Amino acid sequence: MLSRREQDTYQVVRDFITHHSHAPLLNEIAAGLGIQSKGTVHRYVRAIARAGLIELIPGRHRGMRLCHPPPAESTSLPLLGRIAAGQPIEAIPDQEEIDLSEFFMGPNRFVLKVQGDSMIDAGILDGDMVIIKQGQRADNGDIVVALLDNEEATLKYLQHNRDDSITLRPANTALRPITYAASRVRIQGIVVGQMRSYQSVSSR
Amino acid sequence: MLSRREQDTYQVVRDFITHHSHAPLLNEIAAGLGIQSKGTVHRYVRAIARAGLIELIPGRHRGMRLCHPPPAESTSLPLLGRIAAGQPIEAIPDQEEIDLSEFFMGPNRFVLKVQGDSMIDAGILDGDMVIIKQGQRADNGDIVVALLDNEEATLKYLQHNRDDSITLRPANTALRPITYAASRVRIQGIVVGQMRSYQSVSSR
DNA sequence: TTGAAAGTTCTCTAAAAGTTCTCTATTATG
DNA sequence: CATAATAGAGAACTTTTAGAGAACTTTCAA
Repeated sequence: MLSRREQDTYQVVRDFITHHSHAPLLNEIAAGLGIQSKGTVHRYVRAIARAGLIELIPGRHRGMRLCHPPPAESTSLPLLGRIAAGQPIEAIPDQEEIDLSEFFMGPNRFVLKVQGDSMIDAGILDGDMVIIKQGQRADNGDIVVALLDNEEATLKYLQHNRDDSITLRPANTALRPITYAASRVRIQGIVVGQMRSYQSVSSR
Repeated sequence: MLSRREQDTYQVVRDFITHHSHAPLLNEIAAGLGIQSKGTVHRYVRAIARAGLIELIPGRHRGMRLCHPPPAESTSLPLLGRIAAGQPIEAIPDQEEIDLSEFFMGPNRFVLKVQGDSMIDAGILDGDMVIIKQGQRADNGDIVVALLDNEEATLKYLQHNRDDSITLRPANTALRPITYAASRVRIQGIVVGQMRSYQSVSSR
């Protein structure tokens, strides 16, 4: 556990290395911390080394290396802006970040891999992953996982009709909506997210 | 068994750690509890430690650790199976898990929010997020972020032609592919992922 | 080779934080 | 009503943290 100034020191060292691509002198660290004593800096540096964050090469000038710590599995990416055909990328101020777990995670969720093109016009293609939130409650227009006669599962737009029947509507002009008695349909969950990877296995 | 104020103290400590990612000083706990005496706080803290909820490092400033740290925000969801219209969900054996960060994360990536329907037939709709891997290299058929004349940015299928020109092909039958001299087109990155959230603001 | 600059090891100081007390209320509880 | 448990204040003390700087050794480049 590093003290406040030790953490400051670690930050200064890292900043320095990223900017200069070599390690700082003790005096340079001291300047970065706004203090005078290189003896004090040396004490901090040794504490950081003991914590395993850097490696020291004793005696040498600039004798330290970063021990790349566990690459803290981050889950957010910068949201750079909006892209619309025919316009420059509209930058979003304040360097927004988008967090994948916030985007998709939640209780009682699971993922299904989609096979087939029945929802293609809703932008859900063969091979896509859909994130499902478990639950029976769904509103008209939600995309749901519906179980028919406790046998067939299907991914469709949901529509409750006035006569208590249920229409499952595919998003594919080649397929037709079908209406069922409510008793035959069990909603297993609603689609809360969708994702697709374009990374081919070959190209890493 | 903790008394009321001891439980309060535990809560204050946990809140502090989640917000600051380091432990509080006794005085900071006291402020959180609305009391003055750090001696009293110390008594509470020791009681919490005796109950096994925190670990104390005697003497040290901020010398305490949670024994049951909050389960680090997981980023994986169970992949239950494949869903194809008209068939039962095909269960995947071995309870596979899909990790969002593995799916999307990587170096030099960023996110853009798509505006417009130019890639609608590729399942990329207005409002979707696309994950871009920065880089000039792209193969035919990749979806790329292309900068035209250093001005317009656009999301299109890429096609290198034999005569060294470049065709950018939208995925929308209402739009036509356009061919440019290679010098006018700069590839800024290729689409490696796409995601969409169906969670309306209202229904959480 | 040599000397300035850099690293290392100390000791010292002061402020801040942790630790241990005692004292005083207040509130349950048998 | 006596007693114990809870809650808080605060004094006194110890230890850690933060920094300065001297003295010494080593590195490194001219």
